[in-house]
Amino acid sequence: MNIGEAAALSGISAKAIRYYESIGLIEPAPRSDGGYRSYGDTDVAFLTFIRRARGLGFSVEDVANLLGLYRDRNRASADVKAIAQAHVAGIERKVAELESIRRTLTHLIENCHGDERPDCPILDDLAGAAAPGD
Amino acid sequence: MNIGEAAALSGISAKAIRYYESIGLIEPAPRSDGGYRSYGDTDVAFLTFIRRARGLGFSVEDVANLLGLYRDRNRASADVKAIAQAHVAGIERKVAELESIRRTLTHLIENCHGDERPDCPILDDLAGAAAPGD
DNA sequence: CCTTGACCTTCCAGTAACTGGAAACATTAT
DNA sequence: ATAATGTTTCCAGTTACTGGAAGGTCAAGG
Repeated sequence: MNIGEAAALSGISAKAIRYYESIGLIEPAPRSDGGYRSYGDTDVAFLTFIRRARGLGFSVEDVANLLGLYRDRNRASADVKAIAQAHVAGIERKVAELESIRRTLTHLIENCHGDERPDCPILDDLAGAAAPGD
Repeated sequence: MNIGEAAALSGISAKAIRYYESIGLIEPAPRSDGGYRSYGDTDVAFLTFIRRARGLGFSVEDVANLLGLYRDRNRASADVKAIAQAHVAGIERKVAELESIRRTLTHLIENCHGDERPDCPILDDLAGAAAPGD
């Protein structure tokens, strides 16, 4: 099949597939007489794997490692688990930071009367006025 | 003062200050005879404002709006509040998505024995094996 | 046979928000 | 005078692609 069909089946855009090929994440596809890339079911399976892993927030570099482990019939599940655990730890860090930011902003918003008056604790805080936790 | 001192006082790198000038977030600084940018306390205050707003996760575009409102003595606090609220909503969306991803991955990790055996539900799931919620 | 349209090719640019580095000039200290 | 530090501009690179231009390929229809 051509790249368009592989894209539709895998859920990855044709552009992205070419990009993945260009950075070496996937093998260069064989070409037809006219120069079209041609794909089989196995390729679609790999692409789907990539889409799912990306959907779980793994970086392309992580995906490259996961793909390597996926291909390796002798790999240890511990290796995969380690990558996944590191990823979860990263997610938890991000969530904690976002929550902290959200708390700060929510607090500021609650104290901003939000009308036509110019007084605004949000701007005051950003400008460096004495604020809790400053 | 020169850019280095302004950077140290504001907590924004000299590189970033030049960048902010280049994209028009801040006014071009006046230059000394030798061509060095020169800054005053007010400039440092603006830079500090920018650093704090960025630290709260506001995009540079948001910061441009906030700066405009900060400069505008007649602005309504409602405008600022709206920007902050939209930002909080964005943060909440991100957190929800990250939490969802974390739950999925944690579940997969729990079912991966993580030893030398190759069997690994994480890879199985990515490869499209029947999985809860697939 | 020719054209139309859909699909494919490569390559260049742009995205967000900077950071790093090179080459050259300015300033300060010794 | 010279060395060290600070500053200047400009180009490249980062992440993970997307959009678009210019042009080749393929299948169907007239």
